[in-house]
Amino acid sequence: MAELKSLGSEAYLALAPGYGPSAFAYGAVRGSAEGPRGAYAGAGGADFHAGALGKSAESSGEQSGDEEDGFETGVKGGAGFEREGKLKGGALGKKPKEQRSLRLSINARERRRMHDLNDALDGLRSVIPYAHSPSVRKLSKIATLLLAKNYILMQAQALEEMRRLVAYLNQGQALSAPLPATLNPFGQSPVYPFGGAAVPGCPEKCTAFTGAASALCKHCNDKP
DNA sequence: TAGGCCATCTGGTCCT
DNA sequence: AGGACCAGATGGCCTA
Repeated sequence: MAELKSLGSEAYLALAPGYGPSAFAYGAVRGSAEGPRGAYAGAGGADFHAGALGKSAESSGEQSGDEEDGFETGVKGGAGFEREGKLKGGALGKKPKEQRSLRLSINARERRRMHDLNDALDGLRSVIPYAHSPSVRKLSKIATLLLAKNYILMQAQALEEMRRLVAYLNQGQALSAPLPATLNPFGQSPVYPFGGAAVPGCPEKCTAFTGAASALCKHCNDKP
């Protein structure tokens, strides 16, 4: 996680409005004396705490077989029950066994599909950096997606920054050349290693190596 | 108790 | 026709 701090994780942390703070709140430690703790809010935002697997994770895959659908058993989620009232008058309630078993198989398929989706989300959670601690609630689905998106953007920025640093170290090798599209798929704006501030001693220092304004110095680049 | 998140069921639509 | 995908509806669980 050190790299996250060094790179500045604003973009990574900036979840969409409504999901940032709420996602933080959702990261509260359950039953902990530490009190509410932001899932991503700690240590200037670079300290990621994730959650313990909630009941949802456990319920995934615990479901009954295809023949024991919620419609029959009322397992999890009352849609089957509630709709049973509706359906009794028409749809499934009086449907022949054949259509009923068809409905059950469709339900099972949909359940499987959602489980696959959740597995994929778990896989995503496992590769985005946040604390995978049993004491903290896991990321919600929406927070996972937003966090992953920002993480990807941040990695793209880091890549460009590294490239520019390498060019800088090689002194004057295509410092101002734009990234090839293949290396900059996200169209990110330039990243300055000096954090957007003028290089101390700019412009003398900037021109010391290359004899021209440095592409690494925002101050130089901002000049008309 | 309200709100957030989730799993599930369901019907509709599109694709193969 | 069957499967995948989607969105709406519903109820359960958990936390503040």
